[in-house]
Order: sequence, then C-alpha cells, then structure tokens
Amino acid sequence: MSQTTIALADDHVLLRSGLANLLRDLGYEVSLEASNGAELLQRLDGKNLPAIVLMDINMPVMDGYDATQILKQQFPAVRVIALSMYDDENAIIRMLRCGARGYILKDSDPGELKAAIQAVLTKGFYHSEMVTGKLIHTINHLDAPSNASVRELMGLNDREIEFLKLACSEMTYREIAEKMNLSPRTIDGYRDALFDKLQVKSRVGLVLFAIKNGVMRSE
Amino acid sequence: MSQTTIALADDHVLLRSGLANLLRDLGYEVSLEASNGAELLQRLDGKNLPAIVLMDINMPVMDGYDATQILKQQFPAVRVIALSMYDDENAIIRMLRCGARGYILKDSDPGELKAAIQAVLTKGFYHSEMVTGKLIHTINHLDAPSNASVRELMGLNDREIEFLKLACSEMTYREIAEKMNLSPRTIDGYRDALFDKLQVKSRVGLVLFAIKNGVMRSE
DNA sequence: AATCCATACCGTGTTTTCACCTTTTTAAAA
DNA sequence: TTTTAAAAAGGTGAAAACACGGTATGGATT
Repeated sequence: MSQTTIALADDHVLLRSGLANLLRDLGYEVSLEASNGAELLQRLDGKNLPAIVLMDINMPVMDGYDATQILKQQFPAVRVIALSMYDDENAIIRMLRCGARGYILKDSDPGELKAAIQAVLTKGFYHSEMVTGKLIHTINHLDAPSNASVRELMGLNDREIEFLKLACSEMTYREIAEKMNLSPRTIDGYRDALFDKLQVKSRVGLVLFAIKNGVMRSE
Repeated sequence: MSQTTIALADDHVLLRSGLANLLRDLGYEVSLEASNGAELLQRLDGKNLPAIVLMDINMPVMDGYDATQILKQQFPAVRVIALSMYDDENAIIRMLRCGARGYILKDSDPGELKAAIQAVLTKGFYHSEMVTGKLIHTINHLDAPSNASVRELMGLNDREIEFLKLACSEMTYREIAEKMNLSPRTIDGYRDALFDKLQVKSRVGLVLFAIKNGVMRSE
C-alpha cells in the first residue's frame, strides 16, 4: 500500500517546515507546501492529489475558508483538516461549514495530529471533544432566546409580543389593528412603546429584533 | 462520597426495570422510575433531586422533548441523557436543543451507558461519534440557501443583493442611496424591481425574504 | 447608423409610517 | 368613593414608503 500523501497550506515557513518534518517522521509523504490558499489551489494539478490537506485559517491572499470551499467543489476527494491557533467557536463552525473534515489546534501534540489524520482517512472525519463541545454550545446557544426571556429582558407583555409578531408581516398597521380588534391609534401606541423598549426607530427594526430573538418561531 | 442518583423516564416497563437493574449493578442508585415526562416532573419534589435523568423520547402524555425543556428550567442542576431507539438526526438535534447533555441509543452496550453517565457527571456532556457526525451533517446541510442560489433562483444581481442587505437595516432608502452612491430614485427602482421579483409588497416583505433565504449571513 | 437593452434617474401623487401630545376608558388600589 | 395607573383611542403634521409612468446614458448588437 502506498504512502498517504499530505499537502500543507500555512504562511509561517518555520511552522510549515516543522510540520512537514513531523509528518514525515509519522510516516506520511508531504507532497506539497503552500504559503496560502491561492498558491495551494494553483499548484494542485488534478492528478497526484494529496489525500489530505492541512489548512491554516489565517493566511494572506486567500484564507483557509475560501480555499477549503473551492477545494471541496473542485476536488471533493481531498479531505481538509483545519489547523488553527485558536479554539474560536465561530472559526470552527465556519471551517466545518466550508467542508473541513476536522479541526485541530496548532499546539496539539503529535499524537493528536496522527489520530486526526487516521480518523479522517478511515472514518472521513475527526472531531475532538473540544470541537464537539463548541458545536453543542452553538446548537444550544444559537438557539434563539425564548419568548419568555424576551418578555423578561425587554419587559414586553403578551399583547406587545402578539403585535410584534404581526408586525413581522406585510400587513399595514391598520390591518394589524383590525386583526387585534383595536383602533389603529392603539397600534400606534404599541409601536411607539416597542420602539422605546427595544431601542429601534423603524418597523424594520422591529422585524430584525423579532427575528434575532426568535419571537417568530412559536407557531 | 454518596452514590450517584439517577431517575428514569420510559413508558416501557420491561426496559425500565431492566435498565434500573443494570444501573444498580453499575453502582448507581435509581431513585425514581416514571412512565412519562409528566409523571417524572410531578414526582420530582425539589429536594432529593437525581443527578441524572435517563429520558426516553417517545412517551405518552408528555414526551421527552417537553419534559427535558421544563426540567431544564425548573431544575437546571439535573442533567438529562436522552435515550432513544433511533439515531434520527432531527431527534438528536431537538433533544440537544431542549437541553439534553447526551444522547444514547437503547441498543448501546452497558459500557457506553456507563461512559455516558460518567462523562456527563464529570464533563457535563457526552457525545458519541454518532452524535457528532449527525451534528456536523446538520451544520453543513441545514445551511441556509446561499446568495448564489438566491441569485439564480430569483434572478437577482449583485447590486440588488447589496441593496437587499442594506434594506435589512434601519436606514431609510435615502440613506441607502447615499451609501450605494446612487440617486434615491434609482433606489426606488431597485425596490420596485425586487417587489416584483420576490413577490412582496413592502419593505418588511423584503426583510423577511432576506432573512428566510440567508441573504444576510454573509458578513 | 440604428436598435436594443440594462442601468440610472426623474416627477407626481397617494398611502403608510412615525412623532408628539392629549383624552377617554377600565380596573385596581387606597 | 376617590385616586391612580395602565390600556385604548384620538389629532395633527412631517417624513418615509410606495405606485406609476416616464427620460437619459452607455455599451453591445445588427
């Protein structure tokens, strides 16, 4: 069985060389070293593709996100493992969305690097506990705040929340008034109260607030 | 150190009893067995709370989703591990969103059950490879339609998409015109064109469309 | 050169939205 | 019963949004 080939994309020369050495020690073949995403893509010629790319995120010219995305659609067989300095939640999610199969920190120990590579080769992905934890956190906290919390946080009452929901539609205030069995003037009052409470100054502001806070999702 | 107490909620008597036995064999104390979510909540009295609840999802009267959600806000200290027959992606996500700290299948082996319990006790969560895989899949595929698809589907051009993004703010059209270096009249034109293309009839409609189609999320 | 087409732009008029300030109604509290 | 507070409703005027029917300009196309 032939050796697993790996490509590197990282703008820090020393880190890149060190990493290449380490990978060779681990028994892999480093077939390509690029200093940014654009160079990597340009030097991949379609044949002799690496099995895996270790991709830095922050790189000049073209960063890891874009490079991964393009790589994924151009050469779907090549699997990307993101390589980053920080365990930033957004970075992780974003790289995964771009198609990365794994995400490891630059200060991981060689054992983890090898584990990641092997997992990606055999199972198709590698996700450390750190990544999983962040993922769960995102799933849970990206969850829009409930109506209850909106009520409490912003001091909105049932009627105002009902109005807010209706404001997130193409109805005019007059039509909303009808639907709520109130005078248009009363609706004016609700609107002004919400403008004040939510610190917005237009109906679009109301809609954006409602969306951001998950006021809509109830029905 | 006192024994870890665990509560069970499952409508299948046999499975429940078997599970209780197994847990006792593993060294845990089973303090409560309920046949559905409502019964569980009703029999938790605030003191003598279990450290962990093994929660079935499909139960009569009140299912695992609602029970977990209520439990979470009523007794945040109690940690829920979901227990399910199927590795259904939506079920997993939904239970995690409801506040479950772990998700294991009913046909897992006792070792995994114990691992899950210990992980939840010590780290606060347990997520098997199966769960992580599903999560990644969701993150990648639940992805909102891209700008590209909006462009294609609705026939919007770059400038229109740029306008659409700005329309999702509290700026007036006049201000948007300034920011885009165009006359307010031109903006009128963009608006009218979008109203037509997107089949909406107000600025709120534009905002709702943009949100629904993920036009915003780019920056 | 004439035509087409897309983009940018203009005029006018109506409706809706927003701001500010006042009054009536209702229901609970003193 | 009077007081008080909140909800509902109103008047007015200015700004913004919307509708409709046009014009000007600069490429491509023929």
